[in-house]
Amino acid sequence: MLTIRQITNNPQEIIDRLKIKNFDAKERVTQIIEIDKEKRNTQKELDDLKAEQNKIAREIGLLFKDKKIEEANEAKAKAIELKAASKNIESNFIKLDEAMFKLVVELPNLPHPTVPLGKSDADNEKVREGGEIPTFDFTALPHWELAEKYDLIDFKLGNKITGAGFPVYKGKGAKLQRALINFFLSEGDKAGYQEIMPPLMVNEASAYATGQLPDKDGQMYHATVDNFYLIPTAEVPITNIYRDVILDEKDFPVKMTGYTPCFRREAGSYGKDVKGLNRLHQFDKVEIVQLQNPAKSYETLDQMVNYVENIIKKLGLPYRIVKLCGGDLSFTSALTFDFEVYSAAQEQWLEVSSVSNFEAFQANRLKLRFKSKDSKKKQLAHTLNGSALALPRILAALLENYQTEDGIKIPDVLVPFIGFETI
RNA sequence: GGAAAGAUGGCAGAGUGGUCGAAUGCGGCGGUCUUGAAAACCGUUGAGGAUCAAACCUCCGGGGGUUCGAAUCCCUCUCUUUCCGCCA
Repeated sequence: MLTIRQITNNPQEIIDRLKIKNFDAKERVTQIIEIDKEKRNTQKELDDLKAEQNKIAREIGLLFKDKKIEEANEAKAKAIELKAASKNIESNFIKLDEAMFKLVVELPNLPHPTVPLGKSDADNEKVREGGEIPTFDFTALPHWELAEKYDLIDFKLGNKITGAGFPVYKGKGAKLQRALINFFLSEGDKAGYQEIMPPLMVNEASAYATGQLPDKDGQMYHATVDNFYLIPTAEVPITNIYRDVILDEKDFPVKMTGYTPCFRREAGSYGKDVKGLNRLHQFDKVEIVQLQNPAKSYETLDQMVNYVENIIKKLGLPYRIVKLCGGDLSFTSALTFDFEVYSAAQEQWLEVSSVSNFEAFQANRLKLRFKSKDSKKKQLAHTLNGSALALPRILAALLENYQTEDGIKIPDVLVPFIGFETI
């Protein structure tokens, strides 16, 4: 959520920058400025009235002590009058406040100045690529056929137990999942990220604080009896550790990582994108999260991009990194780098990681602040996160790229975690 | 699931209707003393809003109510602890 001050201080800049996200903010910003003015006036009026009431209440106390009952009763009458007046103003104030929140909460984050113009993923800017796309002298199979051939993943069984998008990993398939999780977590550990094992369900306040609500309502599984949401990413519970927290400047950077299953309803998805492991309702992911001083957050974003790149390199997968254009950038993000790996039998690039700087957008809702020695005022921190990495598409690419006619080779770096060399 | 007790500032812990935004202790910060440190002593130390600044307003788990006035009384929700029941 943008701060009101951000908007009122520089309305034209907000409008211009949101255009890059293909968001027309003009009307909304104008309304916000108007309501803000009205709200301030109302608040002043209300505060003054309350001050008077407080004063009278104090006087009444003293009058009673002095046994001046008559005078006290007169004052009481006046206080009742004032109270009625302030009730009206207060209800008006609440209305304004609610209207304001509604307007502000639906404004996306401002894109970073370096975000390229564009409407869709076709306009994303390639940053760099690496690895080599394998060639086969036999007919390469897509991962869903490999999964069946070697009995690694049973999609049909998942359909039976739960429904589409809930695959069952079996035998070496399950072991491969476990090895990948361990590998990712141990990389995080080496890079100084504290490992977190968070709850897989969150309450409404948490879902709001990281911006899933109200924007992505309907995309999360909702346990209505207790009003809990199944997490769509570990970002939600891990970032919420720092909801309503005031850090000290010297605590930065806070680095956390965590493995969790992720649950997404993916309402509206269809077609070839959902084939096999490409899009699931439940999948595993290791997430990295950092909280940083605003002055250093873009430096940190670069570090996180390098970190993810390094993991993909270790797995020997062909990859490319793209900087998302304005139109492809998420609601909450200021700057995002996506990682895609090439899945050699599908002949398709698959998105496996998204590394973003949210600047103060999440922190504002989280009320995550820090105090610094140069300023008395508490400032909002910056939050960043990235997948490092999401498993299913990595698994798809590994199976497809490492296949031979006799089996599937395990990448060297995973062998210590899995205990065998081929499938 | 049933019963009881409780939720107060970074922590501990007073406060049961009237200068209480809140005693006290610990911790933090600044200072005196010291070569330095410790101890001792002095001062300072919650968050948000409004303002050039102040006066001022809001916040004692969340929400609602009673009252001229609520941390204090009532209702409700959430959470914690203990006991019982159930159970990996």
